Amino acid sequence: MSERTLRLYDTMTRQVKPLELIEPGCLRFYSCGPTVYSYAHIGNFRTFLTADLVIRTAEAIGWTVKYVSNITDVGHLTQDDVADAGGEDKMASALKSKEGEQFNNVWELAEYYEDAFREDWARLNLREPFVRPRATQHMREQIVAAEQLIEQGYAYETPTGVYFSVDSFKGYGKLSGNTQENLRKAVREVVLDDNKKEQADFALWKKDDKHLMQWYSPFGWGFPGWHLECSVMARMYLGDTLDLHAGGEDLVFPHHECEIAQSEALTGKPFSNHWIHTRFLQVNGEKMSKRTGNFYTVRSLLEKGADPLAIRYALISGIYTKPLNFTDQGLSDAMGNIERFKRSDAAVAAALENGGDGPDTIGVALDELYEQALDAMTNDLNTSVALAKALEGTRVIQREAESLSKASGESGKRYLDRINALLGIVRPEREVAGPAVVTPASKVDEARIQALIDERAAAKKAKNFARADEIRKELDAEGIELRDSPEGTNWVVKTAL
RNA sequence: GGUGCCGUGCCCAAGUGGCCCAAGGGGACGGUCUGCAAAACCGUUAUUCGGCGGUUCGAAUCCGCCCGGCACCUCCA
Repeated sequence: MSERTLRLYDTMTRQVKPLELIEPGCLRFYSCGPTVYSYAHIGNFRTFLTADLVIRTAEAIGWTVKYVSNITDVGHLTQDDVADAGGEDKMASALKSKEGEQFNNVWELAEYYEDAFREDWARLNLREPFVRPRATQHMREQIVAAEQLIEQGYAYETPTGVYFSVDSFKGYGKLSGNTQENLRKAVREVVLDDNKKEQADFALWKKDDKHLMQWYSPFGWGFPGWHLECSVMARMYLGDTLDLHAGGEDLVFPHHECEIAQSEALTGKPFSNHWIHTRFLQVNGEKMSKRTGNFYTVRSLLEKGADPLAIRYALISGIYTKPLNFTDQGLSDAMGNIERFKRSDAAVAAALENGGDGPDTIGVALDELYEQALDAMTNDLNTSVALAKALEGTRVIQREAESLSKASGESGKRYLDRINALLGIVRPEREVAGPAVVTPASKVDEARIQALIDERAAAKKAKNFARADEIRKELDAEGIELRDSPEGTNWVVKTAL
């Protein structure tokens, strides 16, 4: 298995190619994180899940992963066509919105949404980065980088800020195809800013002594440009050249293009040897937006009764290089599949506890399926095939669920453990701290349900099936489904999904 | 105008030159099991891959044109 490699589509060369590591066996990986001005939505999480699957697959083939994902808490502006002339910071804008009224200042707002983000992250079984740097904690490094770029002739200062001169870096446009030449041909009307030499020049530092978040620099009070943080933090924690850099498809241009320009101008070395970008998530066939009411966050789905693992499953059910359509039906399908993994997990646990001495009848088949799933993942993260193989394994287990030997139970456990490590869909991996989200399940009266179940059991024993069915029907109307088994009656909260 | 992507069964979605008369999930239908229900398991459900032409011994996969959809071109994951 150490012979395996991880093949991924590279945005720069536009082909699928193996990840080549600078340091054998150690993947240096940077993934752009969220701007914490609101709750992250499920589209954000599709991108973060792509990074998570890279990490899991890399670990499964025996690599260690140095993974860094940042928190953007300053400098990301709302409208960049006028940004360099004075667009508003996303954080400041959020503070003024209705949701922002509960916060005393932008710092509190950032902290609140960062905490919420970390909770959602943990609920979806995403691997933790070894460091999650914040832009605001790396001011010094960003200021130094801007100064160095000026010294080296790649940037210049004006009365409004420090700008990177796109013409000074000949590789500009190599990632996105948006070379200066192509940009000049764009028909789009842009607001000209007399403070810059070229329209495409982007800000490394914005001078602004009225800004809600400002720092002192040799250029005066102000704040750093959005692109600079990633260049600086990636270099600081992972070195001059990364093995892999990831993000959403919208980041190809301008964000990553600008990162490349800054970093390579600064170091004279390639910034990243491989680039992956996750295509956008559509919701019910449309672009997700607050306006059309199809804007889903992790917590809004939990409140509707979704299992966080099902959200994860639905978001990784399609391959990251293609747009994925997230639908209510898809989430509901995912709920059913997650149930299958959980039932298999329970069957295996039962076999380990009470299984007989018979031979292991499923180990060979399960090992084969795991290998196929891993192969699929190493082939450009083919999650659709990997999930198909993973599900086949549950069928192998369920087929013999009533009669699994202890030895089979051990094989089953090993299989589910490995599938969970690879795909993260069998069980929650971490306790989630923080305020509980109110779900349908947290609102039911458990004692009353148990009383009705007991009554029904008595009725069944007395062959009073009419009363037993009545109770089933009554609870069903309240959204509670009863499930009889040899061990007794369980219940689950039915969801509206 | 520039750059890139996609169109596979009722729905979601793999497959990108022969192993494909096309995975897997959902749905539907039939069966086993069950007081009922659920779950589980078994079986059936695309001679066909947006349309038309072409290349090839061979095409869902390559090429051309057309139709339809999407993304980016300084808000966005």
